[in-house]
Amino acid sequence: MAATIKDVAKLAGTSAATVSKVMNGSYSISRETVERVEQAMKELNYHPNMRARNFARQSGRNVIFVTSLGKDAGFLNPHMFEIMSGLEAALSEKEYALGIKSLSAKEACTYVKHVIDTKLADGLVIHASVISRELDEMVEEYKIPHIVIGMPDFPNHFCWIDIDNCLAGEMAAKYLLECGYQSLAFIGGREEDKISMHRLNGVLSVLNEHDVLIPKAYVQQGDSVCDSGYAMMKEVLLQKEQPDAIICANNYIAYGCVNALHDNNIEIPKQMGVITFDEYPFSRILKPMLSVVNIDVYDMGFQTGKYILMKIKKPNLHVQSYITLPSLIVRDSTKRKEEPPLYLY
Amino acid sequence: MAATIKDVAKLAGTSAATVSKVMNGSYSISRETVERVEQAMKELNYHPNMRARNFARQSGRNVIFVTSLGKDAGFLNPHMFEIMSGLEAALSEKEYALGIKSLSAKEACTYVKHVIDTKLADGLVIHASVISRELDEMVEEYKIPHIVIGMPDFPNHFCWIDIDNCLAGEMAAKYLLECGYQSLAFIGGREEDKISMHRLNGVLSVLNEHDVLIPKAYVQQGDSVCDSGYAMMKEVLLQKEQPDAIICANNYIAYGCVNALHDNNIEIPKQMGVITFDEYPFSRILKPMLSVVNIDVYDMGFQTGKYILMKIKKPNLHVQSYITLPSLIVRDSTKRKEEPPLYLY
DNA sequence: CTGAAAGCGCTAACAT
DNA sequence: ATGTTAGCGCTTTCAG
Repeated sequence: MAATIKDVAKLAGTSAATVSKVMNGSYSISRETVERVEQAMKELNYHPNMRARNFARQSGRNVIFVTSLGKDAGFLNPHMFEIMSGLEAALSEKEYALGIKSLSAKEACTYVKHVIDTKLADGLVIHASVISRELDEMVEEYKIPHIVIGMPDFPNHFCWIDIDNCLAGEMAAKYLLECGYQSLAFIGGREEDKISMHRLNGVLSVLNEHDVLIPKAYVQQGDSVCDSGYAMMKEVLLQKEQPDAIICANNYIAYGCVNALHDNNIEIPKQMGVITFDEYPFSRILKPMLSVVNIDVYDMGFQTGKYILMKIKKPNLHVQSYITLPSLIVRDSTKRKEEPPLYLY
Repeated sequence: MAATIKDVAKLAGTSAATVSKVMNGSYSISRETVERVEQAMKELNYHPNMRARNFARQSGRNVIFVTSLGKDAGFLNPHMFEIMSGLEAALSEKEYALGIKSLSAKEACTYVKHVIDTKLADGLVIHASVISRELDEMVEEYKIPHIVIGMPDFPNHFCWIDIDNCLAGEMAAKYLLECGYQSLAFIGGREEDKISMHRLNGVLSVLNEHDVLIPKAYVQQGDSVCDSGYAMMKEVLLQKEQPDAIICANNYIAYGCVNALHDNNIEIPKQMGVITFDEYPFSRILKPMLSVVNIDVYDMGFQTGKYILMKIKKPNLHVQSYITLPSLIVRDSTKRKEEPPLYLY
């Protein structure tokens, strides 16, 4: 049987309480006893039993990340795991453990309450893919310590954080204008694709601000796949007047877009500038390598970790905000002038 | 304060022990009392405290997945997360929780022991990227319930499971021969790239078996990136005699290979068959879509979950094996004959 | 079929 | 600065 706190106390000629204090770094213990206790621990090869400790402390020092995984999740949604990695790092720093639970939105509601009721974890990080109005009510009613990753698309009480995709759109547009491109087109996802829409909004707001007109046909909407990007780009090229730069809502569309430009012998970046969002999976693989407005999802996860720890400490805290700033990465697809401007955001 | 087992007992007019038995489905409780107890639980909105339960039972019903994450892990290594998803699913089925811990190989050694000493978890799943000889010794000495994902490349006592990449190589080669291709080349990673080497070995064994000769220049080794794939393919094309089919060790190399073939106006699959391994990230995006020998990493994770649960129950169990079979997915890059054979493995 | 009682190993309030 | 004591909430033997 493994040694317990009592064994240590006995060997050190002291009480269990004192041993506990030593372990928890209490100041009111004399130098000597600390040494005696530590010596005893070493001799007995003592290790505190976390299950007992968690029980006594009424805290497990852990948080659970609730999301919807399933087959191919790793391939289809690497961002999720990037977030998870960041989250783990932040929690680890404060010696909190990270648990993972995969669920549907329907199941999530019951599960989240279960976690709190049964003290399975001190707090929850919930991916927006599993939230619902019901969950919102529950979380509100039972004051469940949580952070939602991703802005909910309905009125809610959640604490949530997200990336500012609108700002990312602004940055892309602003940068292209700075490069000297004069007429921009946007090829992106459909109305339901919130991320694409936010990026588009950012783009439009900049164009508006700079009094750059954008013909209807310069805003294309389609699926987020290569073929659709190809088709949308073709459509833009069909217009009488053509833009001199393209903003692609994501990497898949950008891939199709670049193919279409190649097939039409349009030179990037000279005849047409191309920019997209995110690094993944093609931006550095395509020829030319694509300039992007990148989003640091790892950092988003890290920040989330910080926040959930704060929430666990101070349950009243309320956040609803965009926390991670996009950043511009200039590559070869946007160098219009010989010397591209060193515009840093 | 939340209701405890005592409150339930009092309300149900029985003892805590009985309530406990009801919760744990003991057979020796009368129908009546069960109902009374359940009624009381409902009235009091009772939920068992897992921290107390874990403590009393001396088991946490959880396992920790130890691996090395860090920034861009989600993008660079989606397989890891695919495994994780499968693992979570298997554990979840048996109401076990999954924890995640990111560490370097150096830290892993200390950590793994710590987990067991302090009862942080019942078992560990360890990714091969963080194993070491030291860890092997430790795990052996302290009989730590574990499964390593990935075959260690040194003599060891670990319980490990892996994919059979050699078999995958065999399948690729066999299939190409079945298609009617007669001369195969392999472009892959360097000596250090074990996965590539295993695949190559599989290929060679089949060629050997079928008395197909393979010139030295038909086996190229380079980095696992697109450019290298391109260069290796070029090299092969430089030969006097050319193969009529190519096996690419992975998707990145395949991407470069396909580009090289395009640039040389070599038609796939007519003039040159192309096959690679894994679905990710390009196999379905390239033109033509690539035939692949796919590896179900999700399933590997799932199996791992099964095994670690068995190990927790029966610590003596020892596994060292390849558990997940590769499967052939036929697409457009290998249809040499009009009617390709329906060869199923 | 049920209940009393003795833990599980650690923490924390309160004395001293 | 240290020890005493009383839990934390559930499980599990064992006696009835």
